[in-house]
Amino acid sequence: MPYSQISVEPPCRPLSPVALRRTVGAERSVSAFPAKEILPEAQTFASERRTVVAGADLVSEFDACSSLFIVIDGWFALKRILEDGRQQILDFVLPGGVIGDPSGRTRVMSYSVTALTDSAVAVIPQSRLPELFRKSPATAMALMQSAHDALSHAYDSLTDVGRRSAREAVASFLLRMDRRIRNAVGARADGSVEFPLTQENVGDALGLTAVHICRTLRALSKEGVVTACRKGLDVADPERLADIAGAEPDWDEEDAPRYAVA
Amino acid sequence: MPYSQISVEPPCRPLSPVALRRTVGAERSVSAFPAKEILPEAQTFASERRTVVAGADLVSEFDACSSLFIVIDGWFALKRILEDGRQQILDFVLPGGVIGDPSGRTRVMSYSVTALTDSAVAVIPQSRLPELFRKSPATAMALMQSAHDALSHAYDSLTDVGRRSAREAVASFLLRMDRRIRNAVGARADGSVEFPLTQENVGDALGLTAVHICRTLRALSKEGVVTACRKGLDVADPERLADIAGAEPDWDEEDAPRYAVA
DNA sequence: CGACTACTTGATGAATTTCAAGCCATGTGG
DNA sequence: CCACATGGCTTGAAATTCATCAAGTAGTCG
Repeated sequence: MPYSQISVEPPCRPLSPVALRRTVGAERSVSAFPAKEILPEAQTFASERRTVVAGADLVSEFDACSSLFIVIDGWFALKRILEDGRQQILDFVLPGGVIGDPSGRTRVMSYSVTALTDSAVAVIPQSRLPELFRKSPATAMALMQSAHDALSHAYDSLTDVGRRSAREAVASFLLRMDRRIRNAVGARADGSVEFPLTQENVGDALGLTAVHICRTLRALSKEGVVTACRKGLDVADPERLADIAGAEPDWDEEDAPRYAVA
Repeated sequence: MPYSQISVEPPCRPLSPVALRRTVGAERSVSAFPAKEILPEAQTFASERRTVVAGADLVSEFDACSSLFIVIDGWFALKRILEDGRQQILDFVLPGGVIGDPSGRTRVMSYSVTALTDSAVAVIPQSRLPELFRKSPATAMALMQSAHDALSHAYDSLTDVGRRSAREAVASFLLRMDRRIRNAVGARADGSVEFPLTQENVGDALGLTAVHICRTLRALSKEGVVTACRKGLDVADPERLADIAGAEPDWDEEDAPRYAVA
């Protein structure tokens, strides 16, 4: 049963039929064509391989950039920084992911690309894109799909940030990341996945403060739903996490919904 | 001087050099290749023309969709609806814009596409995409650029929703929309542009309530910066609007920063 | 004229930020 | 091997932004 019927009351607006179906936890946003499969093909067109140490920028906002990058190893964050220091992470890029504009326009970057871990990328000059499109339509198609996946991630984030509470947003975010990480690099022996993000990173992705991420994460882990720190991400109760992400008004645990003192 | 140096104090985190430059009001996100130019070319591959009345869905979330649409006339909103009725508008599509997945995967839609005005679209079956790509590389390129523009819009919105206050977000949003509308359909005789969005639409795009949009809009119009209602959008003071969007700590008007009584 | 939709305004309260402090692990140089 | 710095995490209390609830106005359309 892909989308079970759930009936809830509409506190804000009348519900359209579609609103009654599940919006979180479904497999809609998963790439049917894992980005990592384009690696071997596309690397044929790479001009060089570049390594980036954790914390360094591969490209900075306002730089002109005439390359496309394919992540071989490591994690990146695309982020925008406001004048007063606030920052918004637009997306994370995992191994196999693509960075840059595959439509081939050399343009000023509207975000910086920061390595979260020591990383390596293949560099494809945009000048070789026409050739790539001619010689390997499959790769071209993969690039377009990867661009469309990026759009899906952005829409997912926008929904989390705009219309979900902190608790819901964190749950939804961890669920999405868990899926993406499994797709990109697979799970570890104990079932958990690598997760090199700090609480500040998560906050910057969700438009929340690191302090509030901490409290929310603490609550979720105390309920035995999920644990997430730089050691790794471990979704103990996927069903319940999806429930929370969807919007879960009532509780079957003993804890109160507020952040109780230990 | 494309990006003037501005010095402000860092209330949250130390500033990187890039953070000192302007992030709002720059022309970065404007398509160098206005989407409306792809219309004549692409329509050659259309199988039909479809009209949609205001309020109706062109496609609904969870529908399978095997077409690409090019908007001939009218406005659309891409939106996601949560189980309890909350909704998030992901993007608006103006005349000349493209709706659907140009990578050609027939997939379940992850959002609905609602007409905000009486509208008309050209329908291109995804089955004809391979042919289109072969016969008209220019159109294919335009489709990809339009996809990339959509990503830019999503990233802009994400930054507004995640890291800007309501006041800043509304200012930034109106600035962006003004640019997009001028590009897509041009300005009216008096310098204003058409703007068929309700305050609820704006709220759903920015993750705020219609009530709060009302107050914010009211404040901005009382300051003589901008007026926006369904009659039209009129940016009276673009510079100041950009300042507000960027983050503007102090005031040169007599009004207090709170919503003063009339 | 009544119904409807979009907009307006005020009062109250809740979710989240901000400020402040402290903890724990890890690394590093004397 | 200790002293000390650093980065990431944790917790509390106060302040603020924004949502919610409630009511009312103006314009439009039948």
